[in-house]
Amino acid sequence: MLKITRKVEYALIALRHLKGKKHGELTTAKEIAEHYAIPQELLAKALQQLARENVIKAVKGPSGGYKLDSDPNLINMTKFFEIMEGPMGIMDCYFDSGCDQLNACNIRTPINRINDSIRSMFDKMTLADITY
Amino acid sequence: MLKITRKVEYALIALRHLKGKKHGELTTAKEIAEHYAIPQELLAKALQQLARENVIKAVKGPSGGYKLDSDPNLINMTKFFEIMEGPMGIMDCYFDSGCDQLNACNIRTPINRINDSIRSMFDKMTLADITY
DNA sequence: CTATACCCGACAAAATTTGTCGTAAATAAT
DNA sequence: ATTATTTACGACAAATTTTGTCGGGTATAG
Repeated sequence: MLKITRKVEYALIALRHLKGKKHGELTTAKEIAEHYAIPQELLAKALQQLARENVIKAVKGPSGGYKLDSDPNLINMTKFFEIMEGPMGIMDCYFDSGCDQLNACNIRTPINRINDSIRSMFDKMTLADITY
Repeated sequence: MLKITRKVEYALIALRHLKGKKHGELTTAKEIAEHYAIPQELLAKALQQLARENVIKAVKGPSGGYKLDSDPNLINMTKFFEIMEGPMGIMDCYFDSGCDQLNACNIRTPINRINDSIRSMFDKMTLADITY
């Protein structure tokens, strides 16, 4: 219930770690995984997703690694969560239309209001706030 | 990710339904389940939890059923969610102490800030707002 | 060339959620 | 009293989602 997943958790840990490095310095997935004792492969996937969306920059080869690519002030949490996990809503009907409620659903409107509240809260919160 | 469960969904549907009834009128779990085409047994469990916590009142026997017991204005969403699912936090470490991060976790503080934001948002929102 | 590091899809294991079943207890009506 | 109806509740099974692993690939520094 209203939990974030490990992948998101690992992504946050990694971003926070990268933010502590000198500007431009590269850090490997291995280093982060070992430092925080988290599964390297799973962390790697989180990092790959972030790299695909240009939140971080990946450099291949020996002495390669990751570094921040975007200004964390410019990425809000809604965007971050959606990069990591796709559309964010407390119920799928916020996005899907495939709801087979024959009798009209009596909670769609209130559900949408909760969703909007959560989204607007995360819209105002940036990665910089979270990884200060 | 940040999803509510079916049980919570069913509870909301039921509460919204009960709110539409005349003051004191009883409604059976069966009636609600059939009306919205949801599994009766699962709905029943949600209703039982709400009854245990005196959000609704259960009356046994033929011509029994459920009715509202508390003023929905007095029950905020944090309480409601916690009745239905236990402690609410986007990560377990908000409550558990059993986190085996040897190296100090670098995101506990920001995670707690997100939690507090979500909680304070739900503290201000009542069941009445949701089932208007 | 080789070792290192990112990339990525497919799969397996584990955990959680969702749904079902059997049984019990209360009570209204006959 | 008996029966029918309704809530109460634990145990279990099925389905889904999350979490973790594996086996390959590509790029590149030395």
